[in-house]
Amino acid sequence: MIGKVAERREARTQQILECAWELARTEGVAGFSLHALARAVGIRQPSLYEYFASKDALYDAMFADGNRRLHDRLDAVKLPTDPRAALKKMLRAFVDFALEDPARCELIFQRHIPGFTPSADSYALAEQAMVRVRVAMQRADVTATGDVDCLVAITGGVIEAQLSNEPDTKRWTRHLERLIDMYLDDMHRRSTK
Amino acid sequence: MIGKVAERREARTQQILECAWELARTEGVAGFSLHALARAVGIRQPSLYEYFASKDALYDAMFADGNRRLHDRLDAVKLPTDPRAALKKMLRAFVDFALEDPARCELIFQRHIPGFTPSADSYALAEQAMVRVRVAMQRADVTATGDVDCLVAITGGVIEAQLSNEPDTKRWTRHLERLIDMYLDDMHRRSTK
DNA sequence: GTCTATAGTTTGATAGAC
DNA sequence: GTCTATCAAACTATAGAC
Repeated sequence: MIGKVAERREARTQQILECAWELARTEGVAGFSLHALARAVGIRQPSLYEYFASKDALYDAMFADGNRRLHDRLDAVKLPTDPRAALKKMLRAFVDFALEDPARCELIFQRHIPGFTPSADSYALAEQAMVRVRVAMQRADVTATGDVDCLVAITGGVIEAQLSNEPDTKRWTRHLERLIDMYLDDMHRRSTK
Repeated sequence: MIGKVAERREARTQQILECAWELARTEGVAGFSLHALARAVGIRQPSLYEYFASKDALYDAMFADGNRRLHDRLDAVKLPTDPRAALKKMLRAFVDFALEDPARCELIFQRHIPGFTPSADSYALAEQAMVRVRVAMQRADVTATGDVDCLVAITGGVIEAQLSNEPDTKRWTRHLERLIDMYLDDMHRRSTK
């Protein structure tokens, strides 16, 4: 029975995080206030400090939460044996995750919230999440920095264009697999020449 | 002599704009205050209201200023007669302009300042600036929406990756011309097949 | 056109009763 | 653990003297 208290505390913490994400979606990551957050949770603003020591601590928890979700998502991807197909599926999962929640994207990828810098622990989570992508690239013979960088740019470019123009369509994302194929083909063409 | 007053007023306005850009660079576009801006200009904060009716009006002036500069820059590009080379030069100019000032980039491209939306006039300037890019694409036979979109994504991806990782190197931008060539080659390969 | 003074909010954070 | 009450600071914007 000793876990009952900790359990409720954990539930409350999660509830606050969920409300924070929701507010971030509507008011912007840097735009929501702790007063509004407390109101959404159904408690008073000072009570938040029972769970988070500061607004930065809350941002850090959100950053960690987002990256944990990214990790879980990428981890759950069933990869085909063909390395190229596997890479495409991995990057597709990444794009889907990013487009799912622009606010989350802003916090964990673009990350230009006024004074916020993720803690070392949270940052480690972010790097851990990206390991899956790196491995998928390696298996598809994408090892040179320049090639990794280009695929990163292409994937990021598709996400950014989609997000900042027509978040609800597939106008840009539909090109993802073709662009990856195109790059990989070109890469091999160069290596065998 | 009737222009003397207006002249000084214009100079002051420009000075404020320049200081605003400088502050945006150091403190973030959404991060600087009108007090800090006034201090940088060498006047008191309420005096700013002689030149801009509100902070949003200031943002709008910055937005217009940035796009006017983009227009001038793209307009000044001496284009080679070869359409493909011309397109590459145009997109290179665009990337250079974007990387020159991340704060400007944030305001006029990414544009997620809390409550700011550019006025119709300023937005028209933004569209006008992009006409040069569109024309260069058309001349290089990039007319299909999907192809335009892909080049936009690639260019934007290069900029974004460079900006959010190593703003001072050429790690990503050095691939720009090759990526464009790769896409155009693939485009033609598809059309003749 | 610039100033002083200040209104009027909003914000993140703390003190202390219960 | 939640509350009321409040602080201290920052901000945008306005009023009115000069």
